[in-house]
Amino acid sequence: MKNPTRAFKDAIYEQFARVGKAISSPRRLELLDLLCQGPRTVEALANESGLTIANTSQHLQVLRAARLVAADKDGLYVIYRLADQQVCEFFRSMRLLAESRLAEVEQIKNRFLDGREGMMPVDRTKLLKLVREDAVTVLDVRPSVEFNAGHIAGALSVPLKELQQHLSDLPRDQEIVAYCRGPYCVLSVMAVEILRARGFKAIRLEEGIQDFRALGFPIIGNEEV
Amino acid sequence: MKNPTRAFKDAIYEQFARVGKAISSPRRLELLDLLCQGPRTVEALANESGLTIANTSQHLQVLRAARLVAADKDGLYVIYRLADQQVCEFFRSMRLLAESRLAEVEQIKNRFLDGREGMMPVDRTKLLKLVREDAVTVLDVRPSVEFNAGHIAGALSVPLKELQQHLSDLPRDQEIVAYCRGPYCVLSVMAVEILRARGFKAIRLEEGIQDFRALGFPIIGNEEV
DNA sequence: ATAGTATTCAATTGATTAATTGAATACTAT
DNA sequence: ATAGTATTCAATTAATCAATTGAATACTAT
Repeated sequence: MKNPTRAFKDAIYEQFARVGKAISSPRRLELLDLLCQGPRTVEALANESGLTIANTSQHLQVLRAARLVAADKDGLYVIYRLADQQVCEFFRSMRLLAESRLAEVEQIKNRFLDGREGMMPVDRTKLLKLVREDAVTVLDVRPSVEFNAGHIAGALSVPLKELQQHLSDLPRDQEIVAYCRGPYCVLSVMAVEILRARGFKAIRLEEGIQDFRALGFPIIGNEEV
Repeated sequence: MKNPTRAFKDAIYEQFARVGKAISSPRRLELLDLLCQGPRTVEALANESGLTIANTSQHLQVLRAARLVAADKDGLYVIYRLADQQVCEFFRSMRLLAESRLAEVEQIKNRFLDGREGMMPVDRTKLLKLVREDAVTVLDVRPSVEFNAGHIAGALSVPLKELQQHLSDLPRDQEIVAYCRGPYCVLSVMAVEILRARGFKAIRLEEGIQDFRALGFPIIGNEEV
């Protein structure tokens, strides 16, 4: 017969484990990461993550059961969003912990990205300072739906897919800093490669919108998750 | 044939999921919570958590594989500790998220603790101020090994098991504030009940040592996890 | 060398989880 | 009312996970 204190603790940790179980799947982590950039339909999430629509829906049900995401109906479409900004912050703290504790993270990054011109070393502190001071042109190369959800104040939206068409809009006499979803998104790597090939002075910042938010940058957008 | 970007993302989220899998078990969460209070042997962890020694060891192997805990040999004994202070912070952010997102947490707390005299409502902000100003007697009622690992500067160590023997040491003219491992530990609930039954002016603070650390209280001890 | 103690390992069993597939449901346009 | 589209549900299968049990390993005291 379990004593009441033991029963209490078992019940409490069972609840905490609901959060752990929700993020124990790489698939659900990717869905959360995408939702950190802004709300999305099931179909859009399936496309971005490479999952089937049914599988995506099932993982979203798990995240919803753990109360990490919420859903709204918009006609035929269901729009999923993070339940709270705190979920983004938690995701970010999990990522930072994984980065600092698991050497494999850096190894994988190096294996897939090392040597790419968009990845050359930058003076991150100086670059962040230049961004804060509006001393550079800041490009957000994510899809515009993510830009609209939230972006650095002053950033221009030039989704990677539209970059070729917008080259003439960009300054050649000022440094261009491109960002996307975060350190493990290659949109800005590719953008910088394209820009540099065309003679622009372009550099990548690996921070994503949630990192900028945590660093105190003013974020503008229609989604206060 | 998976494209390289897809393979990269799959590999990265697989790494992140290692953290999620590690904390998907209520048993491992309790072990982490205990280790947040200070290093412990397998046997001590098994005793506190109600698990068998073999089961405890297996869960510790999982946590070690995720690089969240580290082990040192001390003769016959293996001492487990958290691998980094950041693991504590992550654990705490998971707990705060669960508290804010899962109504069941509050419900369980109420079901097991509601009505107990050690749980009466307190003006938490005022109490924290009084603690900070040394205007109250602060009791740490955890086992002394946990007190030694880290405690609020100025706190007295009176483990619950030894409280009866130390009553004569305690002031009757000053308010006594007792704390233990955190909101889901009942050591301080019981301590306050005993103290009040003996005429002391005692109140419980539900914060644990990691909450105090996050709130900026000076922490003294021999364990800088 | 041996007995005792602490811890880990390995195999087994039962439970849980993830992906797939096809059906069901909900909504819209006609 | 019907067809099309988006999403969810349910059943199935395979993989993973958790607890148990007994054996193995590591260390200490004698």
